[in-house]
Amino acid sequence: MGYNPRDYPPVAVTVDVVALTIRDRRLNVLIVERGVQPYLGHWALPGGFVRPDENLDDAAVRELGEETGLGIRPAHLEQLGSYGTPERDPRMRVVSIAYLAFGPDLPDPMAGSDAAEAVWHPVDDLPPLAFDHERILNDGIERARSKLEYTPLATAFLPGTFTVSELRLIYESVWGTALHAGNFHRKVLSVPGFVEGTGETTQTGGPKGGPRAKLYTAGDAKLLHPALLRPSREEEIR
Amino acid sequence: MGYNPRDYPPVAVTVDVVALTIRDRRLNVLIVERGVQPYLGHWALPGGFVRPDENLDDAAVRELGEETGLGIRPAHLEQLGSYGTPERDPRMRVVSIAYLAFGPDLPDPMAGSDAAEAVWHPVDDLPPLAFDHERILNDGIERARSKLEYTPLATAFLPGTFTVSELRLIYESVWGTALHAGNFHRKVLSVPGFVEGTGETTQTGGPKGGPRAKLYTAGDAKLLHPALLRPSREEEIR
DNA sequence: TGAATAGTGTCTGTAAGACACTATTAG
DNA sequence: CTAATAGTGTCTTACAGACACTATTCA
Repeated sequence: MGYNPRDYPPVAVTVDVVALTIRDRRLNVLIVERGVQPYLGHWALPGGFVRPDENLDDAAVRELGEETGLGIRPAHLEQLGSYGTPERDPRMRVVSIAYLAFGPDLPDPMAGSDAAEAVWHPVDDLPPLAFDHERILNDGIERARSKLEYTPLATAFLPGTFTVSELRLIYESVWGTALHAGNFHRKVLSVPGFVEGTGETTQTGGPKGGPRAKLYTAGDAKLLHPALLRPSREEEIR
Repeated sequence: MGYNPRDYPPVAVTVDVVALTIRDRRLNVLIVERGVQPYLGHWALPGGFVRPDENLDDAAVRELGEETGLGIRPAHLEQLGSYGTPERDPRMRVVSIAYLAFGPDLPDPMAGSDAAEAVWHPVDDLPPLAFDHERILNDGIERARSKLEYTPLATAFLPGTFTVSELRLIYESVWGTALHAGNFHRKVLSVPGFVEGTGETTQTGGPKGGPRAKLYTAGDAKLLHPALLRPSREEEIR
């Protein structure tokens, strides 16, 4: 019956970004210490208001750069979901579009505009987060775990060339499980388009010995077929 | 830099729903003929503005009911994604949260508040849709196809009890491919928690002959393990 | 030299798909 | 009766995981 949005209090739209990387074999997320109210001084996911005439994706990339002072261009960026519970922001009605980003390990970011500090932090040892950001982060981690199964996006956590062992460490860090090195090796090379050999090898063996490893780049596959499934999780099925 | 959203023109948040069902062995989507500007008289997905203090999920359910005059409670409802291109609505900046709904075949809906008419329509034979609703619909269909692979949600298209053949018809309709009846049968029964036998059978055989079929209800599995994968789509992998 | 790692060989159990076949029902 | 459908048996191939093993490099 002629519902007119201008008759109602305004709604704000924000983006929040779950930016993940692997550091020291652990899954890390980028968090910022808020420099403004509300939740001033609390840790939160980087994010902020979408500007007029700005695409949602662009806003996510902009906030990632602004709040961290880094020219971060994540190797992968995808939409995660929308979070719009009426009370999630004490200021006003805020609907947030969450994004999920993967990137290779980067130097520690500096604080940016609205953030007092920005750091990479292991996801299994986090301080409390502002708003509903813990829920968003959990959704992002679960999405990441699932994406590694059926897409080649694990390579987005790595530099341009990498070894199969480095790729395995990504899977082990994100899934939190140890994988059998030999079987993983054969499996990765058998999936068409997952990785492509460069003909090169590492210049040295591992720090504690071992032969030089062949170097690979990401292949052209968009999906892994057959998929690389996580070790069975009976409990999670029902 | 104290960006304040109140300094800028307002943003509106809407929900749009891709409601799918199977009719006569074809995948159908619920569309409405718009009774208001813009796109008056055009076909569109049901949807509308989110109200203050209303959850996004609740808004999706409400719009589904309001615009169709049906007390539709979809058997499954999930968030599909957000669509926020600045020019997608000529009136103002509108960010839409799209939802995906599955339900069993229902009688033809009546028109509701903002819609001149509401109908189920086969997805492969649609009139042009308003806004960016064709893109949203395509994303929804692809999501539905994928969901059938690794979740038991095909049962959401069926009434409380059903036969394995009816379940197979859901897969065939959504995927658009013929499946081998015998192998499908064995596969479905072998996945733990997918379906549960009731001990009953249909009262008659098929309209053109055949024995009575056993009746099943949806099981308690949340994920299919092992998954029921679509016949290989080599082209879609790269 | 010994320890660690890269990469391969082989075997087993499970699952997917092709195909054949029996049993039951409608017309 | 015939045609259609429900459901099962069986065979082949592919693949995941377990395990063993060789080769290469660092300390």
